[in-house]
Amino acid sequence: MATCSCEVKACVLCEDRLYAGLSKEQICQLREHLIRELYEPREALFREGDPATYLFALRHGQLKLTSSMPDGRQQILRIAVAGQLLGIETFKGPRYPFTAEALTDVVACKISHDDLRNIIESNPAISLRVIETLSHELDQAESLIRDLGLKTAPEKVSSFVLSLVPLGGDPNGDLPLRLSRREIAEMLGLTEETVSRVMADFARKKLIGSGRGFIRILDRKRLEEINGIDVNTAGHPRRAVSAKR
Amino acid sequence: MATCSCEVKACVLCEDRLYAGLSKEQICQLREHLIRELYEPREALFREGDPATYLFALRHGQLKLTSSMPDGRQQILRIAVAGQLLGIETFKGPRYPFTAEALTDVVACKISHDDLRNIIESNPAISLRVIETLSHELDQAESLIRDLGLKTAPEKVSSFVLSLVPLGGDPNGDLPLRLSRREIAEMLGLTEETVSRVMADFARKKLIGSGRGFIRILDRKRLEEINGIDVNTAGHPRRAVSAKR
DNA sequence: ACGGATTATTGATATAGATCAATAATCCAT
DNA sequence: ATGGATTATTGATCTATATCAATAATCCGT
Repeated sequence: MATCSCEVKACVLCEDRLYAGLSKEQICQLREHLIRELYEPREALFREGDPATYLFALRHGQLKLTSSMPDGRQQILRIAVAGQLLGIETFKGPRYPFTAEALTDVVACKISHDDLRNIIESNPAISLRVIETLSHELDQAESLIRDLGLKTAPEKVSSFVLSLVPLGGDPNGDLPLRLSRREIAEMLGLTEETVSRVMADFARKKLIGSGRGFIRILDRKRLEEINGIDVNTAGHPRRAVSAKR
Repeated sequence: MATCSCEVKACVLCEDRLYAGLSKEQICQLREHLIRELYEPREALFREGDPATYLFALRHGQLKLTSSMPDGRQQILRIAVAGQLLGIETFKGPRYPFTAEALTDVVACKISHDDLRNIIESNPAISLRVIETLSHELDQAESLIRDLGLKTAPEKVSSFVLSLVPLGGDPNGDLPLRLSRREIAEMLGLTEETVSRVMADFARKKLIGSGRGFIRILDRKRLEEINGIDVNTAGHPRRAVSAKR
């Protein structure tokens, strides 16, 4: 991990357009509170239970946020992508409630709670962006709750695959997320064997193409039918589905 | 449901202390955007898929937020209590992603997105409160993800019971939440029969006292052991637990 | 207080997905 | 390229929890 000077650009707290209404002094004040850091794949920004001294704004790359049971069972709570905030759950709490681990090369800005508080109080445009980011993260979390609480294994997997599309990349090309079978399982509350079986079945039926490291959607319509709820209208009921749970 | 004039008090957007730094004009401006409404138990504030015109700040009472599959399977995403915001997930989206239904008599203030945006931009104290509320809701959502994704039925039930304590009321008295067995099941991704069996078992072992409509914690320490993760240190690993998933 | 309706309990059985196990594919360092 | 390590696939079996079913308890309106 290397610390470097902050080229203010493209993160929630430091996007160019936010500077429009600010004086030079304000911009400098903002910058000096941001510490830009680089992480390699598999490196942790922080671990579950660590004292929560900073929070992070993710500028480049992808992270997985995980929580573990003492016996080793692990749950991925969320995949974080550029633009999102990390650890704001600790705005009042003293410890990080999850581990944040880089999936790719990552650039993140870190900032203390007090500094963020000051920035928010002095910059309404930033606080609005923080609120938008947080509400999107809440929406993401609630989608995962739906998947975990009431879906079968095939429904979970199709929901997962469809949820990758908004992460960017050509919708008909390979999806831009490299998770192992084990990690997909840890996200969906399944085992890696079950994920493997379901994906093999989907591949046999030509719904997806998949190999280690890539997934491609071949038949989005049928995946949406299996999923039962349209991923993007998040919960807006559309059609009947045969499933018993 | 009855609409009435807004006696500004005790909700996220209108708590007294927020007025400290505001002029008379600002207070009036804030008030005129808030529409205070009353709801009875079982009444819906809005339904999944409805156009999201307003968001809500809950002043009194409890709500359940639910999402359904077309075949009727239902998931409780979150129990909302006084002070929380509802529907801010739709800050950008056009439709409510869940149904909000009163569990008790409820008082809520509703406000349009645009009005909220204006209030946030003109009042940093309020935006800070909104951010704190949202980050707490995100924390709640992530706890439920943990419960759903990696816990067994007894672990889920003990986590649920322990999570009721912060909702207030005497910790050694009856817990202040009346959910049916079916609703507890819809929250934990179980069936009502399984919830009933687990709770009967806990009662036999003197861990809880329960009947229709009330739950009382009798042996918090053992419940925490079964739960595996301390509810309040949310994920801070503490002791080994025997569980296979 | 009564009776129908709702909700909870308890028991018997079925099953989706976990676990255990072996093999196959792919990665990566030398 | 080669070989050991990691990750994915596939098969056989097991089990936690769902499903099906029958009471039992409690609620609520008259």
